[in-house]
Amino acid sequence: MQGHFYRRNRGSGWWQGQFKGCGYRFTFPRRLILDVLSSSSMHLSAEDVYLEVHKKYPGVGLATVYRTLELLVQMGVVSKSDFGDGRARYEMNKGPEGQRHHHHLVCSNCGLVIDYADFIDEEAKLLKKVERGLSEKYKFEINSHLMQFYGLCEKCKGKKD
Amino acid sequence: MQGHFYRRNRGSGWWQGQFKGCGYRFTFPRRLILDVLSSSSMHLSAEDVYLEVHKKYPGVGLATVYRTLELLVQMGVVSKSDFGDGRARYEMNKGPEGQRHHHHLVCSNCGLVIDYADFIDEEAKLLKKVERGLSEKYKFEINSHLMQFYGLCEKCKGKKD
DNA sequence: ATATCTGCAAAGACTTTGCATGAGA
DNA sequence: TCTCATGCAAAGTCTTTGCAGATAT
Repeated sequence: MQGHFYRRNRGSGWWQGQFKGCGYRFTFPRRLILDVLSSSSMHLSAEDVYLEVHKKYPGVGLATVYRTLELLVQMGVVSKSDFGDGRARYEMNKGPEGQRHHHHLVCSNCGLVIDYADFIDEEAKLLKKVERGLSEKYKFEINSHLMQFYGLCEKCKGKKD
Repeated sequence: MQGHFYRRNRGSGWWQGQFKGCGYRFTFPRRLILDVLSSSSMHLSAEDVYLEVHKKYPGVGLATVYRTLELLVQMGVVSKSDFGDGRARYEMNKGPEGQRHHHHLVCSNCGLVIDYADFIDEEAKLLKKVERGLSEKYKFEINSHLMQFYGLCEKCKGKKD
């Protein structure tokens, strides 16, 4: 690195285990990125994460954020979605506290995204059933899913169009 | 246009009606693009569509393809999805023959995408139910949805990883 | 007739990559 | 110590936009 000195990373615990388990190192920038993702309930773009991390520690570069996010997606820790605005969104999928999966409601007009988990229980049953059927028929091993509804939010519904 | 002369478009029928109904014109490039989308059962990227259209009629530009696809998405005729390879995919959603909606099964390893419609009936019931609940609770007017399962296809499942 | 569309090329936006150097175990 | 990870900046990709001139109705 060119002139950046991180304080030694002696973080430990759950995350370090996750990384080590996957054969990766739990570095300081990675820890910062996880902190940002953990403490936000929003759907962050790579740049959002970068700006946030940058606020706390300006030494971290955007490329590292992209690389780390990709890594986390592969590890299944973070899920990546696309709400149609041309940039990927990332959000924590699981953490020390367990899963926090939810689905999305996207306004096609203003881009508002609402997370909901209220109907997950009802959906879960069917999803599991469908997953079983699909796995069998297509010999697929299903690990995750993405479910989004598109439409108009309360505000946009008003203003016709 | 700079030096391109299309043959006059006297196409008519269902599509023309769809366009006129939305206040748009049914032009020759648009017809070509629809032809390509209709005759392919694949998930085409904008460039795929462009290349195909270009084969039949080199005068059509890529920008027009993008503009038309976006228009079709807005009209609800085409659906746009993202399988994680950084480019948008388009596929016909409805046509003169009616709806042909389906969901996706995406291999996270090799990128294979399988369409399935087998379980749609079962899913439809729950989706409708969830839609009603969501509409009510969040005052959303739901128009469409996207549902994708991610995992490993038969081939990739074999080679561990 | 005229508001809408189009091709071309250039600009924009997001993401990835190469390389020398620093850090984790 | 010996890989793996990072910052910076440059390059890559996909997509959008401006504009003069063609087109649908």
